Amino acid sequence: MNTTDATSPLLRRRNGKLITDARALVASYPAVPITVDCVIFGFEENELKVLLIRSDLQYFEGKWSLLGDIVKETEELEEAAYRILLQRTGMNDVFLEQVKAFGSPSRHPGGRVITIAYCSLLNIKHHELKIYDNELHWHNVKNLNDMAFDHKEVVDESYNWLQKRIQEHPLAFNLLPEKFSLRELQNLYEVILGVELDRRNFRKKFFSMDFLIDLDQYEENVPHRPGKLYKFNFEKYEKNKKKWFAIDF
Amino acid sequence: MNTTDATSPLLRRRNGKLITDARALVASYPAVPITVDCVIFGFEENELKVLLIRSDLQYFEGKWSLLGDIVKETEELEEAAYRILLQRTGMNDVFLEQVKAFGSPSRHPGGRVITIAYCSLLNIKHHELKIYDNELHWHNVKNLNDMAFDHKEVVDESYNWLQKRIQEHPLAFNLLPEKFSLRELQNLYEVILGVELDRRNFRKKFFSMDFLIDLDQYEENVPHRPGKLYKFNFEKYEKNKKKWFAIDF
DNA sequence: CCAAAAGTGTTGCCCCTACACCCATGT
DNA sequence: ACATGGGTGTAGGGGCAACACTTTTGG
Repeated sequence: MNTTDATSPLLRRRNGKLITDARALVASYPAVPITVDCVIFGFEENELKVLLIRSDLQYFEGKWSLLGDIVKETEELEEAAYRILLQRTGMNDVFLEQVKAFGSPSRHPGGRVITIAYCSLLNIKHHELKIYDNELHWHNVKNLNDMAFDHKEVVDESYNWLQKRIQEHPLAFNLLPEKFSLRELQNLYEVILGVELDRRNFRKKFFSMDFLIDLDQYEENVPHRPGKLYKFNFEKYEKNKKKWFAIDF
Repeated sequence: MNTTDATSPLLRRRNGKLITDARALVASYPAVPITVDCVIFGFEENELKVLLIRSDLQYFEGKWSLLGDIVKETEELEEAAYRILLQRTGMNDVFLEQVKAFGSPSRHPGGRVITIAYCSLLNIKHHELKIYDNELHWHNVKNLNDMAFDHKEVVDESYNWLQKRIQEHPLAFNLLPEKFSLRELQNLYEVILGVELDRRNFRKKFFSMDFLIDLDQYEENVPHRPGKLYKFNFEKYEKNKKKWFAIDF
């Protein structure tokens, strides 16, 4: 089978000739608007929440949308994501990582727009929202439907991504206050993973990892015996990161 | 998106106006050419290899480049990746998965081009290359340098991605012939992960997973006792996929 | 004193690791 | 016969799961 396709500039051999005018080549390419969408997760009242606004588009009237924006011409993708976070939450020191690119030709009613989804984790309490335009607020991840664009799919993939990542890396601490009780930590894992965990085993697990700093402080204003407060030792973790290996499927 | 008005009252709808002309909105956005780059891995002579061509650009004269192409206007991203694979290898039934988007404004000398990297795994022997334009051939992953664009970074990230994935999912079988010996399987894991594994434990591990079908056939033309041949039971694996859970970092 | 959640140990099991010898084939 | 890799079993240890009672605080 001859699969040569003379119309593909990058695949076609130029009879031994190299392309000298790279700028003209790129200018000849079809171009598409690129956005970044932020899936901003928070944890509050024992629920995993995601930050959404009402869509601006009449086409999606009443539907919820992720926070996103066009990537500026001279901007790194990640830079664009940080910009969106800063504009909406006033924060620039939050966890952020790329999840996936979504590029279905029909995902935007105004024509093709490709978006790169970023996942961000932050502590709702410590980051009061600055701007409430378009009914910006937190939604329980479990109760999402009727979202604009393909944003339901984006959230679902980001949630799957998160479930996997928090088992391999200490991301979960980004969702908690600096000082937290073991109960809060366990609730977080239980809610995100959708499982129930044994309290004693959970404690043993985390204490044996030895990345929790005992603050010798206790919860206050709780209607029961107060729990001890801890913080996560990021420095120690960074030094001792294990290179894990285990074939398991 | 106007996000500068920090004094907005709670839950205010932005001027109450919805955008009616989505097409005009999208047309007003800056646009960027989008490519897909395929990191095609193969396994041969006990080496993990990646399929590369010489760059067409004079700017990168002599440097090696991934196989990539512009995403066509009505094409899914994944569809573009499959098209590239088909053009170059004649194959359309290969493993393919998105790895990451790369969008640094300066990654292409001709102006901004954003690329989505896809990772593909195939068996070199069973897929003879059809087109050798631009010196298309297989390179040992260990000996890459001086690649065009940011392709070294793309390959590195894809390789990290692969190392992680083959420990969680049976991807490795895509790199082997349908019938393989346990030694070949072990070599593959050892090379990709860069570790040495105990032969007995490796066998126990895979036999206990019970996803290998014993073909009652043996290697031929080997200068030693021939090993048994197996194939992977994809159907059984799909049915029994485990939902793994283990906090571990 | 009651409610509610904190805190704490032990046991069994399974899986992983480490390790050495004989077997089948080609030359 | 020899060289080469194929094939096999066992013992010990570590980590995970299962499991119940006492303690501390607030109301």
